[in-house]
Amino acid sequence: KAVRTHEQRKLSKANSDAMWANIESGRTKYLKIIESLSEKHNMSVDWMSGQMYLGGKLLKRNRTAGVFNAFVCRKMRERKENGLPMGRDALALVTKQVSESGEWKNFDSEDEDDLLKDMQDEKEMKANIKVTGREAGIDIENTLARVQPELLGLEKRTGCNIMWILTRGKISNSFVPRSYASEPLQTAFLHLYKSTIESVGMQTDAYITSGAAGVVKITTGRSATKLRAQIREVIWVGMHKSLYIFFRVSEDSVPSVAYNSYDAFIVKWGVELSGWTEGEVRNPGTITSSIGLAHLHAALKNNECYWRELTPDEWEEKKELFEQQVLN
DNA sequence: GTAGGAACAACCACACTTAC
DNA sequence: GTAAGTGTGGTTGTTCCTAC
Repeated sequence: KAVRTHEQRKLSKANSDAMWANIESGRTKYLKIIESLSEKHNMSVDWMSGQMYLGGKLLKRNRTAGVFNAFVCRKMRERKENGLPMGRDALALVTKQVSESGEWKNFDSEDEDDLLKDMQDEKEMKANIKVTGREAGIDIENTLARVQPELLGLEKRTGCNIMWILTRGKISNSFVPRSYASEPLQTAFLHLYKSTIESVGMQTDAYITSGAAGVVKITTGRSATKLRAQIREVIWVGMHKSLYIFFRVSEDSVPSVAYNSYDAFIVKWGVELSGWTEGEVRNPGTITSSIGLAHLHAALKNNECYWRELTPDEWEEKKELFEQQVLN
C-alpha cells in the first residue's frame, strides 16, 4: 500500500486547515448578514435565519411539474389576460374543463417542453421567497422519510434500540409532533413510566410550546380582541366586587383599572391581582400572543387569577417599596 | 392611557391529475 | 394510496391606529 510522504501529508493538512478557515470566515459573514437584516427589518434573528437558510429559489421541491399542471397554468393566465372572472372558483372550473377536453394529452414533445418552460419561468418570476409552516412541514416529512429507513436498518444490523421525539418549537408551528420507538423500548416505557412514547411526545410538545398542560389553541373568531375584552371585563368586575367587599367603595367611586400605574394603584387601594400569568400586570391590549391571552383568560375564569386584599403588613411593605421607587 | 376596530399577513380550501 | 401542485379569495391571527 502506498504511503503518503511527509510533504504530501503536510500539504493535505494545510489545504484542510485553509478550507475550514474559509468556512468559518463564510459563517461569520453569513451570521453578520442575518444579524443586520433582522435588525434592519425589526425581525428576530431566529426568524431571519429560517428565511436565509430555508427560503428563496433554493427551496427544495421534490416533485416535477406535469404537463397537466402546466396546461392549467397557461389556461389560467389566458383567462386573466382575457379579463374573465378569476375568483376562487376559477381554478376548479379550469381544471375541470382541461380534464374533460383531454386537450393536454395531445401535445407533441416540443409543445410540452414549451408549456413546462412557461410554467417554470413564471415560477422563477414569483419565486417563493418566504418560508412558511407548509415548507417546514414538508422539510420534516422528507427528512424523516430518508432517516427512518436508515434507523430501522441500524436496528436490524446491530440489534440496538432507538427512539426519537420531534416536537414543535412554538405553538404557531403548523407541523405536528411525532415520535418513534422500537418495540422493546415501547414495552419498557409502558412498564417503567406507565406511558407510551407518543403520549410523552405530545406532553413534551405541549410543555415546550405553551409552558403548561391543557392549553388549547384558539381557532375561532377574532379571538384576540374578544379575549382582551373578556379579560378586561372579568378584571373590572372582580376589582369592583373586591373594593366593595373590602372597603365598601360605591359603584360611583370605583376607579378605572390603572394598568400602567399598577404599583400606585396597589398602594392606593390595598388590593392586588394574584395569579397573573403573563409576567408583570399590564394592559391586556399589550399582550400580543394569543396563547398568552388564552393563559390569562383561563386563569381568570378558573379563579387562579383574582383580586385579593393585602394584609396590613403587606400593604405597608408595598407602600415603602413604592416610595423608594418614586425617590429613585 | 384605554378600548376596540382596521389593516395587514399567513394559511387553507377548492377540483383534478399524476409523481412518488 | 397519498400528497404535491396549479391560483384566488375567505378565514384566522397579529399588529397598528384612532377615538374617547
